Amino acid sequence: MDDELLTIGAFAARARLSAKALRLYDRLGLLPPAHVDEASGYRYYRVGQIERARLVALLRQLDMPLARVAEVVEAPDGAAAADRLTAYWADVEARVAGQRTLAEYLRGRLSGRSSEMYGKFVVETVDVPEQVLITETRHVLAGELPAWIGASLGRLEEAAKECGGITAAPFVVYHSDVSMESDGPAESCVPVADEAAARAWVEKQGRARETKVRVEPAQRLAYTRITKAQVAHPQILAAFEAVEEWIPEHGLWQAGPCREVYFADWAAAGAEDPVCDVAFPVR
Amino acid sequence: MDDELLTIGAFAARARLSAKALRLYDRLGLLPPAHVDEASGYRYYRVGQIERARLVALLRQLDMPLARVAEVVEAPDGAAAADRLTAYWADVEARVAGQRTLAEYLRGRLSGRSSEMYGKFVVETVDVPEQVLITETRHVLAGELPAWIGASLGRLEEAAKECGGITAAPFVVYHSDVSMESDGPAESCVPVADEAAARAWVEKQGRARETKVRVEPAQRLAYTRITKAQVAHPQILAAFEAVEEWIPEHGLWQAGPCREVYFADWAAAGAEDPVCDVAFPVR
DNA sequence: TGTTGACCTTGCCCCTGGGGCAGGGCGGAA
DNA sequence: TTCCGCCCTGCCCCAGGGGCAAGGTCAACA
Repeated sequence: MDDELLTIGAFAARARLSAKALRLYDRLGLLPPAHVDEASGYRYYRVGQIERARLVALLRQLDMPLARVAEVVEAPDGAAAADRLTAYWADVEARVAGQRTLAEYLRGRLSGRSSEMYGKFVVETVDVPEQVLITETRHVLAGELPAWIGASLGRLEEAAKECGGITAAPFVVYHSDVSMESDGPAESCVPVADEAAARAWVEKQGRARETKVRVEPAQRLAYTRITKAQVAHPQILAAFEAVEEWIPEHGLWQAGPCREVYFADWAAAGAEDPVCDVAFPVR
Repeated sequence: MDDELLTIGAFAARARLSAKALRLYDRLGLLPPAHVDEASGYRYYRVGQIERARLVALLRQLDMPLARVAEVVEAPDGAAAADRLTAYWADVEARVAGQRTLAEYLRGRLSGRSSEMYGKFVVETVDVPEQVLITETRHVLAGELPAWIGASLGRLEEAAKECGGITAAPFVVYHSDVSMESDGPAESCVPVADEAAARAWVEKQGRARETKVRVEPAQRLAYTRITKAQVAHPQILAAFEAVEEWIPEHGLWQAGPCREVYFADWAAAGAEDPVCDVAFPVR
């Protein structure tokens, strides 16, 4: 029964796929026909292959890329397949959750609340002296940012104890000139007192974590102070934009990539407590 | 200040877009440069264009197609733009909601609950005599199906009063050989007593709703009975699959497109009451 | 006044997941 | 046998760019 052979058209109808798609899946090794006639090139599928084909079709309905579909259908057992599906779907939900908050933010902005929102940000400047920094740099997606910032600053603050102690507020620099989008490299920085000790510490670490010592020259920052509740995608975009608009209006221009300065104890702060300055170097 | 011109690279950095993307948007008329040097072809953008460019970048972060991005940024005012964004995002949420339930269903199936689930369906056959049907056909997306079925069967049942009355349970036929995916045409059918009256009624309707009269020949159906709770994407897929598997195991083959027969009063039924037969014509 | 290096231009091929069509080969039924 | 319906491969197309090559521009520095 199961070795009854179907032509590609019959199989496509049974599997709810197009013949074109089946040829593609054959070429990719995802769903090879049970038999291919050498003379005519005709593909013949076994009835028993329908189940796998339907699974592929359903996974494609989730917009799962064929490479990940292959991972699912090639899984050694159902549990592993379910795990891979779960992992994929978690990725999707994470992406959509970020997009959802962005969409809500944009909807509010487009509806005309923009001027109102910008009015809420008070921008000031501050002169920052030269600093010795220990830093970690990584490409990190928007969704992983909060977790990475916490972990990375935690590591660096721990290390700072061996480098003469922390001399100013830790901060994170976004080098790709973006606040949240893309995975443009982010650099977490902790100012320390002892440059020589810092270099020794970094040497000891090796290059496993893209750890570096860097001397940031003295500079002026334009910044606005935000609360813990505002330190999140996408509300924080409004803060970045407020500062970026403020800069040219006051005869200055951006002299470097934007940063978030965490001057407060994150764990101890309430949602409405100021914890962070959104800042741009200016001249 | 606002008529300061930026080269494409400077503008790209300020707008958080790639130069390549900016050239594409220029070609599409979505974001034309303020000035193009005729001799060199160099694009120059005004500082004031940054805002629009950033909006485009943020909308693209939502995976909004450029055509819809254009609709948003070309909107006559912020409210209209917000409406279009809201409409787009509602589309996304609807699609994701469907995919989410499908993913949950698949996860359960892959985890090994499949045999358990199939075991729950009792498949039987029934011989159905020739029927005169009044029908409506439409391409309808999975998400709109429940609403359309309700509305369409309601209209047809009303019309059936003028056609000699309803002679058997109304049903919906899925012609594209799918249960839920794609928008393959669905046909809602109500069996009526009086063919001549039915034809007269259809004639009166015109062709506004793809309304037809059709005579379904006598046939045998293989079906399984499901509860109101099971009549939903994607649980119902399991029922379809159970019947499809049963058919060849009993020496039969599918002789037509699948259908859902609604034999109970939908409004009066509880979640665990049987309301629907999932059926395939067989021979 | 060069020269250099950074930046810009167009054009082409690449990706995914197919759709659609052309031109030609097969297969089963009348 | 002939016809019609499948089937084959191969090519071009879509979005939304990335990446690279070959060559033109621009500004600063010697």
